[in-house]
Amino acid sequence: MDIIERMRVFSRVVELGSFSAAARESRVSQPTVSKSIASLEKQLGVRLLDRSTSRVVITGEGKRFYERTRYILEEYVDAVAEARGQSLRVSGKLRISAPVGFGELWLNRLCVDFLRLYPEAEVELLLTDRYIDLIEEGADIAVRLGDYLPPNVVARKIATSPRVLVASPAYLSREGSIERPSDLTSHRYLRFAGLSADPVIFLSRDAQAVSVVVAGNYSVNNSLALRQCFVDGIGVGSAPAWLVGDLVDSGQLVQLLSDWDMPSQDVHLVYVSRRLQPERVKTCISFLSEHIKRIHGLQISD
Amino acid sequence: MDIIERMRVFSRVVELGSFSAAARESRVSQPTVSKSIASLEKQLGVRLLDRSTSRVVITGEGKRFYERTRYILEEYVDAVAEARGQSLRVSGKLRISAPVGFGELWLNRLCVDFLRLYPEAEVELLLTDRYIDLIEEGADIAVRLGDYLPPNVVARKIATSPRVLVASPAYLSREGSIERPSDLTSHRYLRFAGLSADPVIFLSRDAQAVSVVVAGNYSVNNSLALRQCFVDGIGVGSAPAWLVGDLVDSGQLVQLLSDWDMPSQDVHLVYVSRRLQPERVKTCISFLSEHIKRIHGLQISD
DNA sequence: TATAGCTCATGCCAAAATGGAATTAGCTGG
DNA sequence: CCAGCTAATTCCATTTTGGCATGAGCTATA
Repeated sequence: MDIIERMRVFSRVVELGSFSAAARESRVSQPTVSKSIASLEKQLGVRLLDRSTSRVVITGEGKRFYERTRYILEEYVDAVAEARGQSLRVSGKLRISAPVGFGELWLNRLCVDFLRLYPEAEVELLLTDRYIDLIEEGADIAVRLGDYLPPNVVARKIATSPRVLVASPAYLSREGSIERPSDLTSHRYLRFAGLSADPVIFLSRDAQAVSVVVAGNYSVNNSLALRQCFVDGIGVGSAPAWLVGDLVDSGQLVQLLSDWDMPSQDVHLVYVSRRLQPERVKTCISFLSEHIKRIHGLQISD
Repeated sequence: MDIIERMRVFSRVVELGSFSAAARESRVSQPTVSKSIASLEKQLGVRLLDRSTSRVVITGEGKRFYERTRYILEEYVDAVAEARGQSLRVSGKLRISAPVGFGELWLNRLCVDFLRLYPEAEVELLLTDRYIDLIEEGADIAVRLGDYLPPNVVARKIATSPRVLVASPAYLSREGSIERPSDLTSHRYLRFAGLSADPVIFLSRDAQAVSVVVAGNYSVNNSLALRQCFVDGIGVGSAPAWLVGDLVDSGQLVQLLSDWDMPSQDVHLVYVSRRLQPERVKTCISFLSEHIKRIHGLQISD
């Protein structure tokens, strides 16, 4: 068995946690798998898997080697596909990471559009608001909102989303309208949970800048839930235009203090720079950066 | 022969331009090489090399496959080395690209220092002022000065170099001293060739900003040559502090209008983001970013 | 606690592949 | 036009490969 083949089998063993399962899947006998792993270990001089007849546990070295192995296999598949002239067809798996709310509201449908355009592709959309996950987790592309960008990756700014103050018409007629920044202090201010707990918002107009201390007793770490709260007239609050822009347009929400600006939020496409980016990743990056610009409420950047 | 082995042989054939040379080098017979290539081509369904008995020419597909092949082989070597526990020793080749002048004056000795620290490493320092070359050429790390950064790579700002106006004492006593920005207009202004041909320089002091039109009949696209011109009293001019800072300190040059500032130049370390950066690249990046900060005339950033 | 059912390792053997020597065939430059 | 390269091909001994049968060990269940 080829080294490449052995590495493939090894990675399947790691993923399935079993020699025989990997053997069945790869349509070889179990002893063959056994010998493959043994030969890999012999070549490396390191034990990759601790196996105690009925349990397979990966060792530290094994885990590390598995990471690299997966990467090499991907590269190899790409190289072969390209040489065969199959890479023009955008095929293969594509892992995209994005914030939950942005994903639910926009990226989800964009991915579907992408797949309609490139049916041979395979997309795995991973929605999470965690900050640590970034590209190291194995994603090919990530959408990031705001300033805190992961280090050691390429970040391409593709748009800016203004932040707007909104409330529902019902809420306003019930609780009173908001004409000046200082009016905000006496309202119930809804916020996204988990970010700065600082109850201060900043507004600017021309050379004028004010900060207002706001108060509220509800926050939620889910954008769509926050959006729903605004619609339901629970309170007033700020949100990026991509989250509430359509509601303002349809009249379900009212934009407040529209002559004032709030700090806006940048939209970045983040990805690993590879010398030889697979075709599907290149295509997807340009597709997304093109289409995200068209999202309602975003201002085109560049 | 292994696929990995076949790929290695293929890459050697490409590099040496000959089946038999690659065979000799790899200590296998020429027919073996012949068969390896044939089998690769059969597997890929593509002709990689056009061979007419006494000449080997690489095809377009072959070239592309060679690129990927080299990359995969590197990854493979790294993976094996790491599994063997040899990657802690920072070994393997490291290609570093930098502007000519900066390289001659600083990076060269930094690389030597790096090698003293990690004798198993192998460094290839590529000095060029071309703008196109970037990382795609196969460099692992590049030093970039100024704002124009290549796209699709990680750029880490590690320092800022103030730009200073200088001239030699001899020049000044001969041609007259410079007390105000406007004095510059009547002097011979030396400049780096190839950049903006615009004969205007910008100076600022507190909230004050002035632009001065300067004149001169000599420019050179080599930093060290420019540096020498200043020392030789050929004229006055501006240069980043890393280029002339030591000369100002030693009194060979005089800094002019030191209460005015010029637009400074950022120093970036540029590299490809890889999910699994080889140890030597990681180590070198942190070594360089640490030591470049110490270069005379640079201001620490971050 | 005994046993059934799973796990992975090993020895053996037939079949397949590999790789080298010798040879053939084809350019190329003096 | 021939000497001296080049790569392709054929053939064969050798090695490698991978499956089968088997053995040994863990685990869960009755």
